[in-house]
Amino acid sequence: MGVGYNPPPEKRPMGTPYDPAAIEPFWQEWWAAQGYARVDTAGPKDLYMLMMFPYPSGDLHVGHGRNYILGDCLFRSFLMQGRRVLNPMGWDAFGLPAENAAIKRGIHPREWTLANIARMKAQFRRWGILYDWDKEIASCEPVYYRWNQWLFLRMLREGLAYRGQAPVNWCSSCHTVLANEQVVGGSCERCGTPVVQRELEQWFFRITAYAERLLEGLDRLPHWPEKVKTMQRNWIGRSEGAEFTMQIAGRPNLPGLQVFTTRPDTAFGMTFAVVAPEHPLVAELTTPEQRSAVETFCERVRHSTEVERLSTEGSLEKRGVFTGSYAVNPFNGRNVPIFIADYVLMSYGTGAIMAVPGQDQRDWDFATAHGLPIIRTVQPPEGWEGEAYTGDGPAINSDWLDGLDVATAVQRATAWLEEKGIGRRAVHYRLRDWLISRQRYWGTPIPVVYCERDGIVPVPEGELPVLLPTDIQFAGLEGNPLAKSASFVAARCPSCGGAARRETDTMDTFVDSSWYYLRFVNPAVEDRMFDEERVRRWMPVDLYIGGIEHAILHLLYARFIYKVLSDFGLVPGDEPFPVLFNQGMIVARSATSGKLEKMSKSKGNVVAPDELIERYGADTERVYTLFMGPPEKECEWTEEGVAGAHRFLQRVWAMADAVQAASGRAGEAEATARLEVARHQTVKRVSEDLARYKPNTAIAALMELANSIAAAASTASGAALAEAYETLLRLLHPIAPHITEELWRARGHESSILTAGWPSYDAELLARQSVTLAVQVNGKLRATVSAPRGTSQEEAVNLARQAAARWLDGKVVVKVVHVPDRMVAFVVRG
RNA sequence: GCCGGAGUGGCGGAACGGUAGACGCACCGGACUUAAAAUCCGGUGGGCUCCAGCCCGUGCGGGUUCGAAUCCCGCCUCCGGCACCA
Repeated sequence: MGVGYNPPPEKRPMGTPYDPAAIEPFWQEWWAAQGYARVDTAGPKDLYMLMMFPYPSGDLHVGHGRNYILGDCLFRSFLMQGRRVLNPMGWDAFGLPAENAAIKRGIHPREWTLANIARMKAQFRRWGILYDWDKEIASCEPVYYRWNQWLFLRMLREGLAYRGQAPVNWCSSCHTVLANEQVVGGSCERCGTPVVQRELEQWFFRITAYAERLLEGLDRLPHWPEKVKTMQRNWIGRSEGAEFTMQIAGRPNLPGLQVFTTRPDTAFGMTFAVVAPEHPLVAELTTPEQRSAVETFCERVRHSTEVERLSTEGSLEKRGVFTGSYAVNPFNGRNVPIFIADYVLMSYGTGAIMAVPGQDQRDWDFATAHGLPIIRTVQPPEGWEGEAYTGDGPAINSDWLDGLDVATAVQRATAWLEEKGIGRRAVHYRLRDWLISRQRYWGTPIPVVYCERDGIVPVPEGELPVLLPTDIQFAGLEGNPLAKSASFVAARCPSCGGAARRETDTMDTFVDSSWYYLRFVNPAVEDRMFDEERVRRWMPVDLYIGGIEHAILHLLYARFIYKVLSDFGLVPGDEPFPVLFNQGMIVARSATSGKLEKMSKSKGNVVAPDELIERYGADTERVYTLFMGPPEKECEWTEEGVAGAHRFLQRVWAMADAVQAASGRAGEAEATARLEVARHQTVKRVSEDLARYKPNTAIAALMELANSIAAAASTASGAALAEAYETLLRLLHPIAPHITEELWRARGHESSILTAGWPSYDAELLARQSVTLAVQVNGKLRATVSAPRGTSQEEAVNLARQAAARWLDGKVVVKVVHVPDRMVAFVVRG
């Protein structure tokens, strides 16, 4: 026994009621004192499991519990199976809410964050969740964020971080720019404010350089949900095609217009070309007669929001204007008018397209709206009544491509462009570089200074970390408080020693979470980003559990940074999380809409764990959370369900007395044997169900065992009852840890049930049991017969013949199917 | 529009192509109780019949198979993601 061991009463008096409040805190303290979750990462690796580290918002509801309860259930079962498991927890501690709280209530973000961490830690403990707290990390600590800065500098050196001018997403409510991934439907992911485009100079990570590898890596992740992989594939958005340059008619001095298309086969059908309003050639292409129309149009586009620009009305109208210039289609030498239209985006491809209305609906719409000709270059199928035709078919109106199918024509056209030296095969991605600058205080300072003489100068590694200043006033402030801290902004140029201005932007907090899992193996390490030697042994994470909301954001960034670190030679392999499990949301009926929705205060459907634990205990919450449905599915929280879970635990509790009372009884042989079989079967089922992440069916099996024990309480032998009951307790422990510890102790065991080992089952005993065979006649179930497992076909068919005699008499049996130990099927005629 | 996922009793949900509805909730009946709650025991897909049985049932329509909730084709509905990406 460890230090501080404080034993519970040796034996509960008979009939003691189940009072979770009286037992749960004791065990929580005891587990912590015993350090069951502690693992020495200096030793060899066995298993590394991880739940996505949370943002310490402070408010936890039962919906949040799902992730952690599932993780703890698996963790405890691993421990009982004798595995050495690294199961750490930390805090994604930088972020906007802390700063907003500071502005609103005058508390420093750090204080607010640390208080929330303390609250959440206490909540985990009340849930009976075990972590190796020796490994705890918080991303807001200099010892952590210093390495964000180090990573940034290293990436800057390798050309993977850069400062660039680009139209970026600006949220006027959060007063900061956002990454593309943080804009949902044209609005800020966090606050819902419509995002506006601003042309700003910002810091980027060159994630696009890894687009192909991020895509390819997905194929090597068989244990990721298909859904997440699909979402990432769509987000990266690879498209293959060709790029080529068109001369501008009568303007030999101009560089030519470069376009990207996935359908070079349709080039003979080009009837116009389109450039984006932001295209650098716009001014050159615009003829004097068209100047005022073009300027008016571009001005209008500049002032429209993302939402307006992408609105459906726009897509019907196809807003655009003629430049006055013509491009020469290299395929047939014809001149086509060049338009400016807002349906072409500067940020994709070359910002210019060849328009083929016959094969592209957007071009069709534009052509129709502007009275431009339409030439089909792929023969649509007979009876085609649609507009643009995008399917396969023989090429027409295309000179030397005529008659070829699309794939072949694409090949041929691309080859032709390459031969002529006017174009080449090209791949473009939808993925944009990751904008990491944020104009906020509570994040990692970007470690550069701006010097009048030397320009952008990185802070030398030896001067890291660039610390967040603490003397900051938040109240009544708008914008980035760092920019208003004179002492922070004033810096010396590391290069020339002259006066310089410090960068005041901080990093997107997704930088923090893209590598935190590497730090857990040795969180104290100070002179390196992480302990490479241990990381080499403990990575990858064998099981990563978290919500689907991070399908793109966190999981894409983390994969990217891991590949970068892999290229730096710092981590093994190139995928950090080979196994991913996404738990579903817990929803509840909203008080305002009446619909099932995610729990939130504004919807009045939040169930607070504290009240629930007070009333029923943490074990009840755990049982219900794990029982309500398969963990990957969305499930509805209901009060009745909670009561049912509690009833089950109460039954298990009350059963202790009956089992005790039967001690020493010889019992009836048949009832005893039946109970034994039930016990072995349950061990098998629960072990298998937990292994495939199905605690819901594992609990169903445990309920059945409890029912079997209750049914045999006055008939089976005392020894068999005790064995069955203790097995029930051990199998139930990962699900309901407190009650099982208490009952285990009450049965006289001195050490924790966590150390009692995982029960095993006798496969041979189960194999000896008789099975029920279904008897079908012409596919309909007509009888069942009981037979020993492994009964021969001949014998099984004989038994089945007798049982189904009624349906076989006077008929001719044409065919007999026998599935061993399952069923016999007769096919009859007449 | 494109890409995923899902449609099973009154409800949450179980079912390697082989007894559909495990387990739980809710409901009904019974026991205990002066009574109620709690607890315990039993019942519970629909229909026809009745104590044996029969028919119909997994969103809809087809198909494969001795046999389909499960596999294939075509629809419908819901949920999620992406959406003028050339």
